[in-house]
Amino acid sequence: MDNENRIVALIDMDCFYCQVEEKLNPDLKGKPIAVVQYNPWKGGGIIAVNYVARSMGVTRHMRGDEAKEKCPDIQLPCVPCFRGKADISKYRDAGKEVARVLQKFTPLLERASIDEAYLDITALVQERTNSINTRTISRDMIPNTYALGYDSIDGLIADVHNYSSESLEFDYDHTKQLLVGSVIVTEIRTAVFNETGYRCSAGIAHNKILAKLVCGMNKPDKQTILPKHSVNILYSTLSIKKVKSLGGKFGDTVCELLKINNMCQLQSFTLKELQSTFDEKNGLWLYNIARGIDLEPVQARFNPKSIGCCKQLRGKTKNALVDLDSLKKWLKDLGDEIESRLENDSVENNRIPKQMVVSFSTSLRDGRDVSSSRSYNFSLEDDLCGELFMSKALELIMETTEGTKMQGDDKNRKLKAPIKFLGISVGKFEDINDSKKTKKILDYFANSTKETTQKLINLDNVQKCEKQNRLERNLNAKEFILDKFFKGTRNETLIEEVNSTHCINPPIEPKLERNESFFAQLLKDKNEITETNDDKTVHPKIPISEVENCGDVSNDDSDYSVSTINMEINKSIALFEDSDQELDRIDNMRQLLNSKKILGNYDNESLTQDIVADDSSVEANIENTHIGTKSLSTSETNVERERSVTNSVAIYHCPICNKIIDINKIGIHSDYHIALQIRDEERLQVRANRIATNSTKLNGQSRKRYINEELIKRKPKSDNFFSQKNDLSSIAGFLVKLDSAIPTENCIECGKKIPVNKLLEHMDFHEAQKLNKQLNNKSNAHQNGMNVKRKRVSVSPVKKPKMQCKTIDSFFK
DNA sequence: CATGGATGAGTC
DNA sequence: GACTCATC
Repeated sequence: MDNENRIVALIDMDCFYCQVEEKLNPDLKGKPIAVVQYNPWKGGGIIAVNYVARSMGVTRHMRGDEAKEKCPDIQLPCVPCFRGKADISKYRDAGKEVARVLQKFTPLLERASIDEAYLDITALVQERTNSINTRTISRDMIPNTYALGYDSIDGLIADVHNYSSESLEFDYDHTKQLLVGSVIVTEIRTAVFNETGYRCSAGIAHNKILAKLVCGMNKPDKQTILPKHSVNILYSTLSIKKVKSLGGKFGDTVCELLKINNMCQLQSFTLKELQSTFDEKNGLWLYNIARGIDLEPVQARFNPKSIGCCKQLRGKTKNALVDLDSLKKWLKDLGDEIESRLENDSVENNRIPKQMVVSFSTSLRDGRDVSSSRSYNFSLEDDLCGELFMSKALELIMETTEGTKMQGDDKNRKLKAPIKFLGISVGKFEDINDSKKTKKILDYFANSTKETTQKLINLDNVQKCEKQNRLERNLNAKEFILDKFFKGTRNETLIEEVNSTHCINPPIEPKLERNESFFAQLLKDKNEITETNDDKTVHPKIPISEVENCGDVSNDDSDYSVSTINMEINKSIALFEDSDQELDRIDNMRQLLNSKKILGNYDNESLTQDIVADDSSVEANIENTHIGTKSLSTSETNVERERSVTNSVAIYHCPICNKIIDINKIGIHSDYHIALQIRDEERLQVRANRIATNSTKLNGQSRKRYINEELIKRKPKSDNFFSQKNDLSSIAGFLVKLDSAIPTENCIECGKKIPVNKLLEHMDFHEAQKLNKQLNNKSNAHQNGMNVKRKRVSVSPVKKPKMQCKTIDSFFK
């Protein structure tokens, strides 16, 4: 895609910390407030000011006391303190909440900070441009929208409405896209407000730098468009230092060497000049940005790449560290914080860090600071707890020469130089599946065969009260599934019995027939029902005792080895990484991939005939599963035509997560739930083991261990899965055997034979998988070559913008 | 004493 | 890998 013709939005929360405080304490609404941290000294440092307080002259960088002078009735909520430092986790969580809403619109979202995200909405704009007549866009569809270079948004709308392809002077097409983009961004901002209660502002332009530049021009709760032809209007008064990445030393150098300080002055230098003054890369970058071109792609990144915490140790109360004990104490606190944040992260993102970095700075006698850092790569055996972080960090610091050699005797050891800054961060994350987990699962399977066999003997009890027994016997999901499999081989009727005796909601197996999932296939095989037409090879049955010996035989349908099961679990989860958003995301991916809008109208009356006709038992389930149809709008692309074989898709309500699901996705969806369940139990187990081993490690010493409340709250979530009404039997339902007399076709992607009626869904799976891979392999594949095509150098508007030139700098503080 | 952390990216 | 820069 042409990097110059993207539509990029920067969403920025308005005085975010204040909004979070207001939401948490509605009494604050409408009052002047400023969020402070560390209030003991002069009322604390202000880090956010709401608009009421701003109007009274309160700004950041003030102390709380100052703010009180300017605005006596100002409220000063304080950032909580934990382990001796400001704890911003509630803002972090709120930021994530917002980002989740944004993510529903596009996976091409780059979180730039706790309260900012870039969205590449090019695909959404294209899709919308195709589906609506842009001339129908009116001002009431984009309230609070401003366009640079126009007195009001009406001017820009008029430009677009009067657009004709003969207008050569201007590329109105770009303007049109921005207008459509602003409609979408309005929808996005509305969704953010409706779903979180937070207000935000946005900048809409063709790239990140420009979107960022205009985002703050109208605030709060407003959005600003920067059309290409208005870039020079902006630049005419814009200080170089306002441009992202030119705000620091490099920006100073640019201004000094070129003897300029304004963006428009930058345009007078040739590429050669800039490249000889700076280096090739920076020269090109400056040359481009002077013309409003920024090729930097929006990276698909939701989660941070590193998690760290640090502490400045200056001032009266937090003196620079001079002795070993205080160093240990701070490292312990930092390590504990890392640990607790990692706990959350591992549950949410299924990953663990492979590296930690400890950094610190010491002050020399001449007053200068010297900073230093050391890294450590975790090994498989390392137990990622606060103690580990502390002890490793301490080791690393001790190994350095910078002022940490001990002086004095053992009792009163002093550091050679005072430490003024300490930080620990962890990064180089890896999927849990790839490392520790695989090993653990393999170990587990190797050891569990006996137990599992033993459990089979007690199956009768299991049926009576599955959940309770399961808890009592501490049967985890994996064993549960194994139980089901082997129960099947021994007594095929058991599953049916479970269904009929425990089902409150009817099972959904009829739908499974049209959608053979991996787990269903696995079950089917265990049942030795291999009537599937084209499966010439009879799958070798894998006795449980041999499970551990099964290698990874890929490309073989009959490979139900542990590694394949794990792979499938991971695939299922990877597809739906975020449990809250899974379906939205899939739908978004589909939309993105196919530029198709999925209309959200569920028409219960026009049930698709083929589905009802197919199996009479479905009919009986309709009430409970809410089957309806979801129509897909059609457009004229090729993909579209191929896909529009089915013009309507049946849906059902998943009893577990309550989401509406494409009936063709039940297999994948149920796999997802099972996989999620297995994963969660896995994690809880690992955690439980760790807590157990840790307490023994400490020789009974009483030790305050961090226990994450949220995790404990989360724990029932996995139990919920089974405890909800008949969910236990629903699982059996998921895994029920299938008889498919449906013809198959070879998938061009994987070569597998796929029943024709679920080929579309199968292809979706591949596409989603690819996209997912792409997104996660943020291989910064920008082609920032020298081959930058510049279409228009001069940008002078046809119509003189009627804007009275308030200096644009004044928009920036 | 007095924006303080957090984070990502670039450079050597 | 260590260190510096830049941003909010």
